Amino acid sequence: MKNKILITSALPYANGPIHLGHLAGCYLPGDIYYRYQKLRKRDAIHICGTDENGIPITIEAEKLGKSPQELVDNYHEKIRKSFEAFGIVHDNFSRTSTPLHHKNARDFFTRIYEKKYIVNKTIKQYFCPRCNRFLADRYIEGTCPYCDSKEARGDQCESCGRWLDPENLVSPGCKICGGTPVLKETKHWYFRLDVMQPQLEKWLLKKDNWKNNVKKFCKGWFKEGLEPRAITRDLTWGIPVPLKEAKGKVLYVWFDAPIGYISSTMEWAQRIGKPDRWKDYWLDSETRLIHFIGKDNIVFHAMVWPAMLMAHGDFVLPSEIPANEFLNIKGGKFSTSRRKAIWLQDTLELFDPDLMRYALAVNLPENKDTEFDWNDFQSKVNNELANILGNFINRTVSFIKSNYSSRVPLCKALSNEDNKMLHFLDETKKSMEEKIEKFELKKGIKTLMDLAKAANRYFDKEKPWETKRNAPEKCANTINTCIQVTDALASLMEPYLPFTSKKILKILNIEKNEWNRVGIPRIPGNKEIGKVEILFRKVENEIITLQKEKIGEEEKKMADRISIDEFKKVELKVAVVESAEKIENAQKLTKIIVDIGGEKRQIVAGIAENYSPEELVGKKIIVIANLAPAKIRGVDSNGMLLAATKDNKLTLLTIDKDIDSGAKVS
RNA sequence: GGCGGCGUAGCUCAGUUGGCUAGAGCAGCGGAAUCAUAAUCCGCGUGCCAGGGGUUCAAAUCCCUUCGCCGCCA
Repeated sequence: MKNKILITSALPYANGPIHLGHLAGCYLPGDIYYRYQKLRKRDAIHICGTDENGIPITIEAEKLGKSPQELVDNYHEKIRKSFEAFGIVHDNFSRTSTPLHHKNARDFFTRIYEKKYIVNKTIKQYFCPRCNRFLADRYIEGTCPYCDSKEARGDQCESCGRWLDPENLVSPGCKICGGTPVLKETKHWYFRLDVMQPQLEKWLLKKDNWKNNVKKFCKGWFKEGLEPRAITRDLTWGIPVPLKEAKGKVLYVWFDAPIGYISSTMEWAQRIGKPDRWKDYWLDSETRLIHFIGKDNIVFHAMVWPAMLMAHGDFVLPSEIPANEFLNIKGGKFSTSRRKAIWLQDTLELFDPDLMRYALAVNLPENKDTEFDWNDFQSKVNNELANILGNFINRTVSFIKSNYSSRVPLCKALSNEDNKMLHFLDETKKSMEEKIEKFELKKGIKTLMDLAKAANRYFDKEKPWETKRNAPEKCANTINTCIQVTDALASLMEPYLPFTSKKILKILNIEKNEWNRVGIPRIPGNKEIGKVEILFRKVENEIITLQKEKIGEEEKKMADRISIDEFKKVELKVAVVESAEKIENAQKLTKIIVDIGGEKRQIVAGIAENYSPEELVGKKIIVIANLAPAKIRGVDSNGMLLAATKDNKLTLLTIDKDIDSGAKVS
């Protein structure tokens, strides 16, 4: 076993808060693994930070009317805090907007550029003149050339599922502003993945202990043959490409993000006052570099990133990539951008972190996607944590309190049954070690629960409430054994349930044990225990019902909300009414001719019951100038006027101070 | 469209170098017990292992195919 372990968790993207899917995917597994390694006294560090570059950040910021910097500052802080409250321990939690990281990313690029692993190419790409930016394929929308659906994206048609090239779209439009994009030449820099393929393949071949999902995925890529991959973007937000001829270009977010692992480690070293300490990990080929990620990141961590590291040459390569599948929400996927999620910060307001840590840990998507369901959460907390684990500990300490004046009874000689119990405890510890080392974390927590179940069985079988009366020595042995098991449970659960672990130690009135001594009874007879405390309160039905209702509400709000750009599509102008007449045979309709800054328009409006033609002439009103023309009762209408209505009242929108007709309203 | 994955008990999930009557937890039913958070303990499962076909003495597990869901892709 190599000594040094560098653990990373995928850098969370700073365009939204953390949700349960993120936690189950990598942050909780990373934390469990790290806590375990620390308990084993291994030289391990856990490194993370927010990923703050890239196009989606700029778009999300625009939507909210904020600058990208404000957006990432906000989410960086939120994410950091909620991780802390959830008990995710990082040695360093950095961000990819630090000067140190910018420098590292530039240096990394320069190094592999000089080693000729980067080439440039000029391509044609859609550019939106109105937004003044190049559009990624998925931000282009148009009519599908195959099925005529109007909602095809530049990369794929949502309707028929065909993959498209943006150039093939009929009447392409910018998804952000609705403008018409034009094809424009642009130059980009490409990382020669094709050159790296042979050594990458050779390296991956040796990783036969890796998870299947990772290996199979890479195999597929190799089969198709790797191609140079663009690592620059036309964007102002991000890390500028360190080349004179690359003005206005930044590094692709996926290029700089993993370098963030290195930057964050450097930052940690500086923070602890040993600025060279990061080298002990990154520059030592004996270090085990372990990346906890979700399956969406496999291609970058198992192929692009190792290839980058190989090209660079100085750093250690990943030794393990325990990639989880996805945790889905009942009835669909989590989505940060669409705000369909169960947010960590919300659950922290309602529940002790360990409740969620447990519910997620026993249902980690290690082999396949799994589902989170609030009813399931409730039953896991109530039936498993509270009834099995919590109750065993409670019945043990309560027994000591009421029968032995809160002093642990002396154990004289262990019976066969007692020894069996302690032996099972030993087995549990070994088994947990094996499972965690193999990244089978779900099995690890289940093994722990098996110990609690065995302990309950033992308690029932030994009947201390009876032996107390007719065989007091036996009773003392039983309870003494139970308290040793309780103590061991506290230590063994620490990677999974750190908060509860602490609570139990407090009840036992004892310091944390050394992992390698766990299993050896250490609570002395006659020791006074602390105040008895309920470890897990039951989760009530009401609160679960509320949580279930909450899912989807936020999503709906987001869907109904429009962006400023959508509003900008509506062209509102001031118009003056030049003439008006009632339309015959139509009770409500009036035909008016308006002047919009010199342009005459005929508009049909349903205002005849509220305004007479005479009243209307000369009024300055607000009209929608870019509404598609329509025929109403056979009369052409080219625009629409604005009026407020409630019940049967109707009043026209007009202007507060005089302004020329044709003036824009916004 | 190409590549890959998944589909096991009412629910959440284990289970593939092919091999004992296919498992666990929860829910459900019956019982025991009363130290304990009405907690615990014992007993109870005829599931077309998505459908179909094939290889094999033997398939949830390997191969082919259909359907459904998901991920990745200049």
